[in-house]
Amino acid sequence: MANAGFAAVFRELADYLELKGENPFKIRAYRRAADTLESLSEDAAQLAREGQLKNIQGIGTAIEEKTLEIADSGTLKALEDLRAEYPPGVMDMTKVPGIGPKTASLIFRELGVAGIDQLEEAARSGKLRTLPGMGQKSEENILRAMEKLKEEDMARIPLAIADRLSASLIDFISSHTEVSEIAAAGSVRRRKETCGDVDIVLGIEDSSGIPDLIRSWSGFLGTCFSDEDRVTFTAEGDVEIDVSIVRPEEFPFALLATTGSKLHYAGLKSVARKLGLRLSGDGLFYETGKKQGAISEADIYEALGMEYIPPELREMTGEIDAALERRLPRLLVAGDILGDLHMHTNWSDGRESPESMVEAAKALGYEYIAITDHSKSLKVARGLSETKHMKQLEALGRLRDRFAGIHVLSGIELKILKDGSLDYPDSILSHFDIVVASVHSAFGQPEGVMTGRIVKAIQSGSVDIIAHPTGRVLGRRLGYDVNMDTVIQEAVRHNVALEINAYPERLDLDSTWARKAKEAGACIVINTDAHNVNELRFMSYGLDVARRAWLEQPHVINTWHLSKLQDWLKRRRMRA
DNA sequence: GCCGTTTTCGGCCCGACTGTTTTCAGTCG
Repeated sequence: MANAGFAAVFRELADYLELKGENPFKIRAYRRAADTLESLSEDAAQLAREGQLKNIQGIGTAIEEKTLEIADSGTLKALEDLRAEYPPGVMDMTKVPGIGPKTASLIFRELGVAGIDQLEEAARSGKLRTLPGMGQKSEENILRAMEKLKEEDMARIPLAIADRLSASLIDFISSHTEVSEIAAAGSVRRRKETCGDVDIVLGIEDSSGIPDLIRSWSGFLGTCFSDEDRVTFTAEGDVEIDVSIVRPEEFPFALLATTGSKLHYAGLKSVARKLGLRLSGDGLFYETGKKQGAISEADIYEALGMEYIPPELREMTGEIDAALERRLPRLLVAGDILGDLHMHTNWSDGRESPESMVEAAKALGYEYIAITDHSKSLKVARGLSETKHMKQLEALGRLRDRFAGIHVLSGIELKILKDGSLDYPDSILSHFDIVVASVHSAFGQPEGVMTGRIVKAIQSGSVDIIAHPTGRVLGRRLGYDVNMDTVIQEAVRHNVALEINAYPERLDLDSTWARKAKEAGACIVINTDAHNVNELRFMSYGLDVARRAWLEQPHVINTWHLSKLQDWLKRRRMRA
């Protein structure tokens, strides 16, 4: 089992122990261990066998033994017992904002309610208010929260998870059989922030062994459907995977069709029709029935008289006309990113020292980074006091002298307080090279209040970047109620950059808002919000969003060289 | 469950907010 698999088991165990009301520190220990295992470069099972795993910070004998048990049996007895005790629907109820583990388990114990639908029924029929500690108001809040959940499809899986599954399956298939070509398609390939399922296209001469091969993959749960040109099945985490099997010469056509989006593909078909051609999943045909060959997708776009359209743009939002007129944007690539302006260290809630973060960023080839630990009021993240922050400034100064080839900006992630005022006065903030501000409390404010609060921070003149502007967390929390059009407008007016937060559970701004922000003339920054050195690699997910948003190099301030970035920061300060 | 040690158990990241109570438990960040 891969390290991510062990991590998933310990996370699930922690979730169940929370339902049971176990010691919170034990629960935290499992979650910390899961994080550690996931970012471990060595094989956890091997280390456990050698008795070395427990030497890692945060992992002791108990977790080493459990890791061995998982490696040997594929599961954990303790977890299986808990799964038998609670139906799966109980955990689902904790997705509803306002319902935590205690309430979910109370509702299950007292009312036998185990699932979102039953929960809604219980709330509507006034049963919830009969429970101790719950009244009419709780019932109304729960119903309102469920309405909001329905607006957004919370069942969709974050891209990072879909990515891991599809990469793992592709690796498995291509290392166990002779394939001509294999690739992820669908929303994974379009790099959509969340995916409904995982699509894979496989080009192969002889497909007879494929269904059996897939059944032997470690992530396989059960088959839904299988014949010679398609296998549909569920994989770990209840994710549906759809493998299309085609002959090698059909591969580019099938890949194009399966990548979609549906609307984009329909648009391509209509372009083909105007040229007297017919485009389908197995080829491009002349009216005479004669087939036009293609060895790649690029050939097909060429045959249709247009530029190659990168998968990220295939959403039918103007890309076809732009490609016909050969005016597609030059999308960002990894090499365009010259720095990362939002990350944490062990001074607040990060795991590693500023030195380690700088070293890792240097290894990524960055020209500069900003260390941005939390300000004092964010106690849960061990926010720094003013005094401590001043000490960190001195430490960063010494660090700057020690590292050649990468510039360390002193920054801060500043909490925007409930009323829109800032956690520190300007007399303190003026000491920092860069100020990243964000909302971390009072998420339930009405739209007008929340918008005014963020706008006030933008207008303060002390803030350079608004981080994760909508506050959403994928699969867990919708964004707060905020008028983003107003925020964008004010950000443009005051020359404050809006962040694309690359953390896989955030991806905030999303691509739709990022594109609107760009079109309004806003500056954008792509940051990882990394809490350890591995998370600096999340930048690629931020790039995906930026590409989907049609962003180009001039729009994104961390593609600028240091001198230009510093000029921008200086000009902002002078105006304030 | 892990850690650190002042070697064998106590501390581990805290505080605001809400809705229910009538002094607090649960949720959230």
